[in-house]
Amino acid sequence: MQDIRPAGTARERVLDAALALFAEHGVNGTSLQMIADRLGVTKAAVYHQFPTKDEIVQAVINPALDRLDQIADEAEARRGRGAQVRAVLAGVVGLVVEHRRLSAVFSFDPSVARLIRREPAVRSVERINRLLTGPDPDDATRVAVAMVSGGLIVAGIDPDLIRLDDDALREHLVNTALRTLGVRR
Amino acid sequence: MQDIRPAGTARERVLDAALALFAEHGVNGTSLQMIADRLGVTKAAVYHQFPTKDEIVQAVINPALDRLDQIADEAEARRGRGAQVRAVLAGVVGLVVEHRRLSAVFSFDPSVARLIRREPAVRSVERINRLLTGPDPDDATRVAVAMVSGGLIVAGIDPDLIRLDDDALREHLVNTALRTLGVRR
DNA sequence: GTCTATAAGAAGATAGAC
DNA sequence: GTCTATCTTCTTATAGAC
Repeated sequence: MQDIRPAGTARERVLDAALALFAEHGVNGTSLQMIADRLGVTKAAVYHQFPTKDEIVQAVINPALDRLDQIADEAEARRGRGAQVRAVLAGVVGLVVEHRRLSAVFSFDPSVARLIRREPAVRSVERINRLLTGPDPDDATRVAVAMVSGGLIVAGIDPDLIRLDDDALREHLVNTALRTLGVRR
Repeated sequence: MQDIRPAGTARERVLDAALALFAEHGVNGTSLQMIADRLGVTKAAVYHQFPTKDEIVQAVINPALDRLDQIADEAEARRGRGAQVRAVLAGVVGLVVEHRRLSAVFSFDPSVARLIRREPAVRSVERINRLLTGPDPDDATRVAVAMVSGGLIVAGIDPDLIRLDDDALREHLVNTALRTLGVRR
């Protein structure tokens, strides 16, 4: 996840390099050669860690998907819609801020979308969405939730916001999201 | 912009096919072969209309960028921040709803971003942003505007929202954006 | 875990006929 | 405006040595 060659197993180094390159060039714009070059090894060395490029993509996005499930688990354990919404927002904002410029370009990547469409991955996203809308939401609520989800993901890459430190960005994002959703702070 | 082979000049047919494919597969995931296949012609026929793939991308996004400038022009002609914000939102929401599922995947495409980074294209986006934040905005405002911009773009592809008709979606988006920005309706 | 070497195909792009 | 044919480069992926 960092720019300078990080320590860790060879597998982890591949994932770190891939994540950075995917975020900048997109999955389709990132070749195995680029990943290998960034690590100072050959393509074959990368293929030793992962049988296909798709499996690299999968391994890169899996931790984020797992986090979404954890967030949903914790939120569902809360009592009351306000508390659940707050728990989801805290979790998602934490995830987004942690990744900053990575999340947005990546979230809308067609190749990532392709992998997420099948699998329980969709379920994780739907759970989060459902926790924010509540049961049987009206159209205005659906729109507000969609804007919050999208807005949070995109906020990390906004050039106007990169100078904000993580704590400040987290607080503003949560407050703005609550206002958008019409939940009292 | 439609799925069935549209009429028009050969150039327009190329742009229509390219837009649809770019939105689904991303720019990098769309080859000239795919564009040609969709039109039932060869790659060479496509190259007769555009010297490079980049110029196709450019031609596809230019109308949207022009619209942003028009929107900024009209908004700047208004008196008072509330009126300017409302004018920008009406314009941007109109643009987004008009394109629906196209805008989001496309807006965050690394190849599109590369083309937009240079050129007066950045200026158009910055003008819109500036009209929404107002002069010398605080951090909370910057975050709110970033979330609105991102949220609006993403809203078009949300599966929860596709069944909404254009009029309803437009109204909800404007209202939600105004609430997020803390502007009275 | 990493290497060299290579296959097999698709990419962007060009030349020139019709 | 569209075609066939071709070039070059890059792609994912494999085989097998160290």
